[in-house]
Amino acid sequence: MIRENPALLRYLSELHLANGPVTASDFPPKTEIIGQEKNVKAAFVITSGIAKCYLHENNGRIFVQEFFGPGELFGEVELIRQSLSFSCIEAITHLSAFRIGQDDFHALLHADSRFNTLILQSLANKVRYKALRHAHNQSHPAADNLVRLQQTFPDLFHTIPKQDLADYLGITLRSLNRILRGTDQ
Amino acid sequence: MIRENPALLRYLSELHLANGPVTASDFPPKTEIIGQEKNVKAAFVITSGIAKCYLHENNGRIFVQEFFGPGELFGEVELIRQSLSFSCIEAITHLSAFRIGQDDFHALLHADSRFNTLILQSLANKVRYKALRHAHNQSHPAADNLVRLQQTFPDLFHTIPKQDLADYLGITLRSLNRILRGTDQ
DNA sequence: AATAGTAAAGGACATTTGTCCCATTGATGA
DNA sequence: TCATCAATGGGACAAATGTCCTTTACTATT
Repeated sequence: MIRENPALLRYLSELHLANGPVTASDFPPKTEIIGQEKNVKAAFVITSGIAKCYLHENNGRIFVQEFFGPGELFGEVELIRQSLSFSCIEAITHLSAFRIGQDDFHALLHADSRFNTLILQSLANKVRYKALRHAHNQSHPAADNLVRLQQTFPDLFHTIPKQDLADYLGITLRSLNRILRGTDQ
Repeated sequence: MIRENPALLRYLSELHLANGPVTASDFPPKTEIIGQEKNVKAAFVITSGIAKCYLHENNGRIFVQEFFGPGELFGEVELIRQSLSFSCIEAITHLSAFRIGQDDFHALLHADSRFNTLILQSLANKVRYKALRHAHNQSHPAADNLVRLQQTFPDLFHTIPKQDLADYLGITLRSLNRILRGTDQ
């Protein structure tokens, strides 16, 4: 599913208009915005476009955690943990995002209680959603998972490459094609 | 892996000793401490014992998210989201835990900046760990996942029932037995 | 036009995992 | 002691998925 967070996007827009510590940035398709095992210097909130969040596994496989849409936040986990990134973020379409530098992010967390609450809620939502998605993915055949994904995003096949979809479902491209052939999409 | 959080456990112990809004509670094995789709009235931090956190899927399957050990926090996602529980928590061994009521939890979040930081870190850790685990689980054969689990908890088979291990790995009990037979454990 | 690169589709076969069943063991209560 | 139930172990076959390889189509570049 494309993850979104309208409440956070609204608040960041307010901060930006009020000359808060928020800058607008742009990325062309396929830009790697955060690389795996790298230092993270800022958090981002998407204003438009779609990105993928994925992990390289040690056996060469790639697993897509989520597709991120407007309002989705990334980089915050690394800033809070003060650790290297554990995943890659890459633009799929053209991407616009608000950027909050490391120090500003921590300052907001401590000084701005509304921001603090929005981040807590964003993290809690991520924990919950990851739990539901992992459980569903492991407990159902890939065909069911694909149907579920497509219900939340009908325009799937025109926006997201097949290889990315397969990596999201945790199957090979060959298996994805087999499923699509069976259900004749 | 058994999830733990020593820093949080330490701080909760301090709060408890200082007569903070923290009470000690005990549960015998197999107690369902939080049920799926129920109201959650408090958060808990385990002081001793092991619990499982799992989800019922609509097709009857069960998926174990994690095994929780000392210091691990649960119930906080529901309190922050102000929503019904999405998972079950059940004691495997005898379990002792600190309990923080809903109102006290929110009061601490706002008034106690150290508590706030510990919760942020706990959530960030959960997001990260779920990402790594999901990616590993989907990208490797079940046998590898089992080996990995056993490395972090050698006493696995004497503490956790096989059915729970299978539900954690996302495979059937039959498949787990097949793997164990192959590697002759 | 020729070439290279990338996404996509699918055949053939191997491997992994699930399903259905039944047997064994150990604990517990009648 | 006997009956019962839960946990465990595994045979036989079906279904799902991976691996390897080939083909086609489209795009971009020279």
